[in-house]
Amino acid sequence: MSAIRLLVLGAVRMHGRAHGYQVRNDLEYWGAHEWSNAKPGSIYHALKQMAKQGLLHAHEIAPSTAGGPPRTEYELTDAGTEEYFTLLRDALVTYDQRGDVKTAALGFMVDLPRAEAVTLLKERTRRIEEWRASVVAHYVPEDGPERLGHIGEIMNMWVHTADSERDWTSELIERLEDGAYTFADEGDPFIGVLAEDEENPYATGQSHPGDAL
Amino acid sequence: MSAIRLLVLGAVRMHGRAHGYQVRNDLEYWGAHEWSNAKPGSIYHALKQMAKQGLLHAHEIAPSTAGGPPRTEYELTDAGTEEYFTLLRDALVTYDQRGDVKTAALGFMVDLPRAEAVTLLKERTRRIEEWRASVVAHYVPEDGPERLGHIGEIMNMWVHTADSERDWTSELIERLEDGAYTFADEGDPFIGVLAEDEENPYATGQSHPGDAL
DNA sequence: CCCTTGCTAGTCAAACTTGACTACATGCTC
DNA sequence: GAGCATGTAGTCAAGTTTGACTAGCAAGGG
Repeated sequence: MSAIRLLVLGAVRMHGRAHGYQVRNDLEYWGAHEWSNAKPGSIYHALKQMAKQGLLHAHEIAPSTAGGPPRTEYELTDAGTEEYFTLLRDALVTYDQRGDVKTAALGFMVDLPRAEAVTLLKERTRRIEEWRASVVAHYVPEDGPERLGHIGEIMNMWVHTADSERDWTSELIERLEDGAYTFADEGDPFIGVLAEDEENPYATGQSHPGDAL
Repeated sequence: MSAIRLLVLGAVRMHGRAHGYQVRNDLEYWGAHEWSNAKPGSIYHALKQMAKQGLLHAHEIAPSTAGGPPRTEYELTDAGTEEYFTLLRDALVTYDQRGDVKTAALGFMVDLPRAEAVTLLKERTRRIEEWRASVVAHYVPEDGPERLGHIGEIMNMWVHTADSERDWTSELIERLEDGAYTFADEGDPFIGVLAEDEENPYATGQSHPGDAL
């Protein structure tokens, strides 16, 4: 699964109530069109689909205040909130070597209580190690790794990647245990969306980090 | 883009001529259904699509020799061979943080002359560094990184990932420069497909590395 | 006053992906 | 020798993703 549902739910949730263009703008502000599949079509599709599935409630709204076609505003239902946290927990715990889900999850992790975030990240490191062990166990033939030829480089790369990510995750856990950042159970959250009238400093047309991801 | 076209072209090319089920079996042998989107539907779709686009030539063939419906055999056209090498070179050079394309490219890199593979990988490290620099430049605001709150962890992770991958790529380049493996210009290639009557040691039903990727 | 540019908000067709399903043949068991 | 699992080869509908496109309105220039 891609990160699109998590991103869209997270963006709508930050606003309380948001229309598609607002979500699209937030995701652009986050650079998400660069490091995930957050293109307009995917965003609007996800909104409609999740509305159909009862995760979002759609309010039909009069013509926009600023030109363009009429717009629909969305709001998370209870089921939507539940789905959001399910996706978020899952994204924090799962090792899947695809950057988008993990990146989105980092952006939203402060929606959880600090202790839970730490627990999930520890589980993540455990799973990375488990995965690493299974690569080593399965893909090294009995008669020695030479038998694999250059294919052995693939396992080599996987192991290297897994180790790097485990190390980084461990360091993050340490920072969190030392009290870094403000979590859901600790007061004023960090604001990561654009206000209704705020200009987007990363408006389309320039290149950002994440380019060529 | 996903790795499916590269994988399918590479598999057909190794056989010279292959039908869909054979390709599907090879990809399973490589574990590709675990670390990429190489599911039956995608494979057959890619074959048909690339045949329509003139990258593959489709031979209509009589009923199979071993039960099941009649099958179609495919062969790379000149355009298909060109496309294969374009995709391969591109995959070796591009830093995109998605494991599947890179993994496929490693598996096929020996189809190039050694010197070219090394050159492409060096370009890869250059691009990784370039990307890293752009992340640092764009996402650290003037008034210090603290302003980013926990969002700064995302840049932190990207930089960490990029560094890890650059290091690994450099080590690979060294191994290749020391003469590791056998490349296209150096005689007998490593055989990575199943022969017509060979059994698949990784037949479906067991778990392999790449599980839960 | 007209015309281009740009922003707002979204739609659409085409391509791709997923997972379940079909149909035929062989071998094995009871 | 009837049924049943297994292997062969592939299809299909539903869902997702992509990139290009539409259409309304406002601001500004000449």
